[in-house]
Amino acid sequence: MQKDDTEPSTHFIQNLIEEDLKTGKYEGRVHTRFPPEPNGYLHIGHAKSICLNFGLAKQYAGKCNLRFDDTNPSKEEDEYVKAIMEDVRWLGFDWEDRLYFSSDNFDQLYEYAIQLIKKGKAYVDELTPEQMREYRGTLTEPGQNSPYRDRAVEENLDLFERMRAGEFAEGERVLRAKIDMASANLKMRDPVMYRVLNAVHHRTGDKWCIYPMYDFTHGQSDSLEKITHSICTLEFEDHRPLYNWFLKELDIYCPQQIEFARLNLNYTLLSKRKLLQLVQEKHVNGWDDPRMPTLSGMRRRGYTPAAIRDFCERIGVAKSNSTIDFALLEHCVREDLNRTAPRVMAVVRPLKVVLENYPEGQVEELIAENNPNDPSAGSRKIPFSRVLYVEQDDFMEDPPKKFFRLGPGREVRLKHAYIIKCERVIKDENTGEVIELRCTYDVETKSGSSMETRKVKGTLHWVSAPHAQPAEMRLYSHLFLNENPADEKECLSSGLNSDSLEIIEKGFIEPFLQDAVGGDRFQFLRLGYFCVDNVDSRSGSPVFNRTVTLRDTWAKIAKKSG
RNA sequence: UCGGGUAUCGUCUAAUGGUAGGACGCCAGAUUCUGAUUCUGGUUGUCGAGGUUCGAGUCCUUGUACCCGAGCCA
Repeated sequence: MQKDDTEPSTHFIQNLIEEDLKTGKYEGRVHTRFPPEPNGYLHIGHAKSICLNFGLAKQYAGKCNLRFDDTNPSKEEDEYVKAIMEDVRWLGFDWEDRLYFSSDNFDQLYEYAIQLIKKGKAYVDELTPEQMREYRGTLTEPGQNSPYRDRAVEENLDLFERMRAGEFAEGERVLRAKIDMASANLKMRDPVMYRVLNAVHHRTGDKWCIYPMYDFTHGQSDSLEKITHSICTLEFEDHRPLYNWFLKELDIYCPQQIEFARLNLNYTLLSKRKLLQLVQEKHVNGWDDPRMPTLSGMRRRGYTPAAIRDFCERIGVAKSNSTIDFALLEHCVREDLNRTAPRVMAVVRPLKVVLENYPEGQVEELIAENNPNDPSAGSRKIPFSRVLYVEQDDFMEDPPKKFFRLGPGREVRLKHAYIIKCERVIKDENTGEVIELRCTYDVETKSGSSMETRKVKGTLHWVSAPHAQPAEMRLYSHLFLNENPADEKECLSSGLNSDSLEIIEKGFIEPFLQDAVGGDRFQFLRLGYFCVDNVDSRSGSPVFNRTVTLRDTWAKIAKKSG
């Protein structure tokens, strides 16, 4: 149905919130939270959740907390906490003074557990993990009660206190909720609330040797923070009745949980576990490898926060599982970078060109606009001389008709400079490889001059050989060959694209670029968008990461005609 | 097989009983000193079968497919 106005449509969570606002369900409050576990780096899938939670808060004049769900000391590290905070900020969001840790609630959670024991709603079990699995039943068969299920309250209290005191080894005792071993929802079959873990916690140190389970923590943490809309992914749908059970038995504030489908992206792995594996097995160079879908990797690759936010906006929010086309992400960066990135010239695979009729030793300074779509971006000077480099791909010895570039006897314009004509081709005597083009230039065709009369079909980028600076360039493409790498039965590495990183050790850049610093973004004319690497660049010798290529119609044509 | 979810262009996503719309992709054309950008136009869809209704993507019945769930992970 087309609306008369161009009012953007709302997704189901916005609809729910607006309904709540209308009925005054939470006194008009909207309070969300982004609750990562600090056991890995944030990726583009988390960006969806961050944009959703912080975005909703902003849209409805509410608040959004950052909370670390750190209930498993054996997997969590401070390094991740720092990285996550940096990534959320980089994405453009601010939790102000609302930084929380579930571990800050450990004392309160312990009290909650005691309350449930006293109500006869929790008990200490001593079934082994294997036994517990057997007692749990299956998807189609009910479970059986543990023989320890009906201990007296006093005994449970005593045992739980002794768990806390460190009297039991890991696995010997757990605290379980007493709910219903026959429930069709397995999450309700007396779930574990506390387990013994002799691990040092990144925040509480060795204060505890028992730790609450996520399921006994998350809902209460939301409750304590007075979250109104607790947004999470689909797989937690089955947990909702359990959270509500805890909250009800504890008689505390109850937020509303809403589940949405997590992001899937083709050619991309979005599982922290598998990303960790890529890092550990050294298939990539760390969490911030520019091929990684992590926010730190994408940042290093040259993606902008605005592009990622725009992407998250465009993919929508729904409950059906779906896979977004990577092309949409690329569209979003290109759109942002097209607006903002200065145009410069660089050659990736140099082919020497000598202009035979250009005076030896002469150098001209040409004026080049920095962004044709944005006059306010200004212009710069680029040197032009008798010897140049152009792109190897821009020459063909026996070109098809539609090839608008250089070939024997053909003419092209050099961007911001002159029209040149290819007169002779020089080849390596042994290999037959084309190593140099001898050309002539037409002095009357200088860009911007009034003499400019002729037009040619093709325009090439170039650099002046004596002025060019060598620079390392890294050309990235998909890490995986398979559209859905998660399907890969074999180990991760079997689906890896061996060409996902091509290192150009010696490309050439125009002089202007040698002072570029880490994080600077440019459009290399006709090649793509590049970002100066933050890690490996040194003063005066920047390393360039290719963020994304330009759309390439010629590549399509060339591919089609074989 | 039990419980919980989900099905709309190639891919996402709108339409809350009243003309199935948008975005990306793709195709064609215009402009272009980037085969970029920009601009025009085009392409294609309601999971199946019944039913209710003047009218169904939407309601009812029924079937099918897919996802999640048996960690002392989150």
